[in-house]
Amino acid sequence: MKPKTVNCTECTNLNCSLLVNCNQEWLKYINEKKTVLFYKKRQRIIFERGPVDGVYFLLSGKVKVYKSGNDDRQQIVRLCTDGDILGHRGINRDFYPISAMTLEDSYICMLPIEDFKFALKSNPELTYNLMLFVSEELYLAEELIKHLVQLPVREKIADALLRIKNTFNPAPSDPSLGASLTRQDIADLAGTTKEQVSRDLANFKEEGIIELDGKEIRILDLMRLKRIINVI
Amino acid sequence: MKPKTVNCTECTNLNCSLLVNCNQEWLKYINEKKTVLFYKKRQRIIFERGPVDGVYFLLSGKVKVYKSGNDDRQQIVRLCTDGDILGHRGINRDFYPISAMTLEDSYICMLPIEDFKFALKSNPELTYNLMLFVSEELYLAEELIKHLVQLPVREKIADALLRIKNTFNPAPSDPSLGASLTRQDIADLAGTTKEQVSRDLANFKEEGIIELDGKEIRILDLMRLKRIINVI
DNA sequence: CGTGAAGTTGATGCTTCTCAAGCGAAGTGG
DNA sequence: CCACTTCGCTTGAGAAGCATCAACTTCACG
Repeated sequence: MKPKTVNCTECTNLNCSLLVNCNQEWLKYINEKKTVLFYKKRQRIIFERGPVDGVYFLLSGKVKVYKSGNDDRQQIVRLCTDGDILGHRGINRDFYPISAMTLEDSYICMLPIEDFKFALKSNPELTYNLMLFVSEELYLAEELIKHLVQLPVREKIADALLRIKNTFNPAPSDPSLGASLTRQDIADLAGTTKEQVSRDLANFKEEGIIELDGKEIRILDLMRLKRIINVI
Repeated sequence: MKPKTVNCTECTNLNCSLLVNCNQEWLKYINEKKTVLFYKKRQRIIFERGPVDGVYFLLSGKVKVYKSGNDDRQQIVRLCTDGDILGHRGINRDFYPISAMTLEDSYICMLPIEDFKFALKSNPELTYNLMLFVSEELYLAEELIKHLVQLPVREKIADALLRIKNTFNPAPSDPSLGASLTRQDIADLAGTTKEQVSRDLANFKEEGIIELDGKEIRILDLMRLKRIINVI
């Protein structure tokens, strides 16, 4: 809950999407314009159809980015962790096309959209890298489309687990997912229902692929999990 | 089948993604580097997992961009028409993540990837606009995700029809879709099977929403079609 | 310790896929 | 020019996968 101040020029977040492409002069500029905000667990950061105010950089924490559909179903389109950029989809839009919510207590740097645009205009290198980043996001989105449409539920849930693991705790040797999501969150990632998630997790456990320990899901056999979704 | 030469500086394709952002000097450069290619109907332009050779600009014609999944199912992620850019996803990749195929005879300008990268590096305005364009594609991809996961098949097919119409013949007063796709193509857009497409098109016809005339689908009641998918 | 949220499990039924058969149009070769 | 093949489309019947609903249990937290 404590407020925090961070100086961009000394920020330890080495994979911050902005820092990588900025020299000291630009970091100073960013530093003056940005604000560090605290969000507690499960707090909304970005509101779909809300006015675009800024671009957010995740200093520390975990965030889900999702779209709301009919009958309060949500589709999670991205998971974010330290250093990730959020809300850049709002550029050139009046309203955000997505929502974002923290999965745990997080510190987030907010840069007003106009300052971000100015930085892009004056810093071609930054623009180029943002373009590459968005291209990569597009690639991932299209992979997701393929999976969500073509895979059976069991495989989509396996895929969801792997995406969680990959984002929050990529180390293959550590069985922990790195974050605790609700069954509904996993369902919203996989495009199914919380009941199906419950059932298939029980199956995975039965097969010795995962371990269920209270809220914690641990991956015991990563290879087997990957083999389940063996897409082409 | 006849070869064609076009001078970029005199190209009439006003919505060409490149022309819009280039001055005469750059157009001359592009013109020297590009090649105009002819592709007949249903010919592959880009091969998924094939090496990235260039960026393509659709001079005239119609193209589907798709991903291949298991058991030869395809998911169409985009439809392209005159002036659209293709293969830009290959930037910074060794292999194309998607395939592209013409839906009818097409003339396509090909620019080697290195020349395109050079143009981007030297022309920040172009990069900025490409970034915006890819952002828009990302937005559409995420909308698609939501639709494909949450909508029933009938609505996904209605959505597919609207996307076809919107790309190839946006004029609301003209009932023609502007392109003739196979039932399988429509299924690959909607994320379902050709049999379901057949059934639901028959229903739409029954309800007086569309008209089936041989291979041609005509939209009689655009409003009603739109109301079917009334997503939030 | 009580209350509400999250998770589990079972029964049921619907949506949608799959398989199969029949049809018509279009293209091919004798 | 006509038989023949092929391909795309349609329609039906059957099966299966998955969502929904409901009841119950467990967990988290004040």
